Amino acid sequence: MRIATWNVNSLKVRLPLVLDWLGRQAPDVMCLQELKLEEAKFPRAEIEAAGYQSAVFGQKTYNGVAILSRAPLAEVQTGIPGYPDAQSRVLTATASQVRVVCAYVPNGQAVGSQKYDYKLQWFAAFGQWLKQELARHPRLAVLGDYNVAPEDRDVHDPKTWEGQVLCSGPEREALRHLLGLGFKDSFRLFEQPEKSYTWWDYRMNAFRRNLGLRIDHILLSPELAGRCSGCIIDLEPRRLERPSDHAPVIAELTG
DNA sequence: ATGGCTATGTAGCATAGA
Repeated sequence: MRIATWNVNSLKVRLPLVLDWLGRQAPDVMCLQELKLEEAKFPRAEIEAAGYQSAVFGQKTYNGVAILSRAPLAEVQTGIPGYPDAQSRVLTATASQVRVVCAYVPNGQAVGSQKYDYKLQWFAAFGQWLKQELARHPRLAVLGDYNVAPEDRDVHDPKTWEGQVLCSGPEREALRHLLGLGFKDSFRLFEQPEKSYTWWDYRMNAFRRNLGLRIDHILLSPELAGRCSGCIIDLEPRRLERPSDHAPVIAELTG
């Protein structure tokens, strides 16, 4: 079973790239973030023609997440239960006996800002809920844009980014808390190239110079981590015309 | 030198992303 995540930064603009990518990589489950469209404008017919069912939690202009799956999707749930949130950031569904969470963690804008406070509060609610989900679903995968670079090796220039949003201590602590619940960062289960990133600023030729951050992750419950045979970042779509600023991440599960 | 680029909403620029 191949599961993947990709922040597409507008599904309307990126649909051709997404369809092309689905055709070439053929994931069983694909989590998308930053759709930037309402459910009524979701391109369901095109996605279906590519062989995928979809669950959608949309929003006009900002946020919006979706789960695509070759197998039927069951028990679809939107948001974090018990945490009212006007922003569409979390979507959960079961596909082939695996509970899949698609998450778009708040960006946080700047350390100390209101949006940063929202990010940390959001993370706390997310962690509380995931602890319960983990108890209910031994086969649990949490994929998405976490907007946190876990360690300095996930940052092209740790000195410049030290203490900045996406790299600050409290954000890293919030992500580490999820790992403390038992989740594994699937990417780090394997030997990886140095300077592996999933996001590069559109400006300053950042991608060509590989000035990036690794902020998109696939976290796996202990049982799924034991079944994980590989995890890679696919740089190819970032090289294309009109790319998303994020690259997709893919994990392979056996059994 | 605090910009740079992209997308959205909306008709000029403002907001947001990371």
